[in-house]
Amino acid sequence: MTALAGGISKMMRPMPPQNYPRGGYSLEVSTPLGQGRVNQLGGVFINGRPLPNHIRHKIVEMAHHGIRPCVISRQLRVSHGCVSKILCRYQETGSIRPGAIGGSKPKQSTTPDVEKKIEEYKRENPGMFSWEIRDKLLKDGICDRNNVLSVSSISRMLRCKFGAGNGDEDEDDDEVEKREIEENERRAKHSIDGILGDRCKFCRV
DNA sequence: AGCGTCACGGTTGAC
DNA sequence: CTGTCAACCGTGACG
Repeated sequence: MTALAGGISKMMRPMPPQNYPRGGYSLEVSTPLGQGRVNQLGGVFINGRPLPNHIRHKIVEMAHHGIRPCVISRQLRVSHGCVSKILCRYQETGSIRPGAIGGSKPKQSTTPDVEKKIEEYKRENPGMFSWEIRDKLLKDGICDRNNVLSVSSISRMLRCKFGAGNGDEDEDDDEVEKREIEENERRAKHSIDGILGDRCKFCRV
């Protein structure tokens, strides 16, 4: 399902006659960042950014109490499509967290095989430079010219693997989430949380 | 009326 | 350091 929602094939719709008002489809709300928007339900959101954690929590919590998605949507002022998506994902993964945004997949050459080889090189010769590793990958036929890792990728990998202390491995999911919430709070001043807070201060409807 | 789905404009972050 | 690009975001509209 996620696969579908994720959009393997975002096929052309039969008849989408420009539903979107170009250049901003919802009211803009003035914030220190100028990013906040107001949706049809009057809720504030930041286009392109995930809803704040506490809203997500609230959604699953309410659903847990048997409150219907449409009610949740209205009450939290979040579009029902979003409520549906979050609930759906929660059911599937058990997590309320948004997916990893941004970044790009490691190049296809970053296979476990290549990774192992690099580790091996480095173990055999800790003083080896990234460009030397790159050369050796080519020479040993691990990669070819088309898919060989860039020097900076290699050095990044080395930094991750050998550089910064490699202590804690499996972190408790709870722990991760807790830390995330903390971070969220710290960020709140510059995020939708802050905006929402601001908004509440000014217009308590 | 409620819900699933998806195009859209947007942001992010590894490369 | 900067640009590119593919991942994800929530909204809004359709069915």
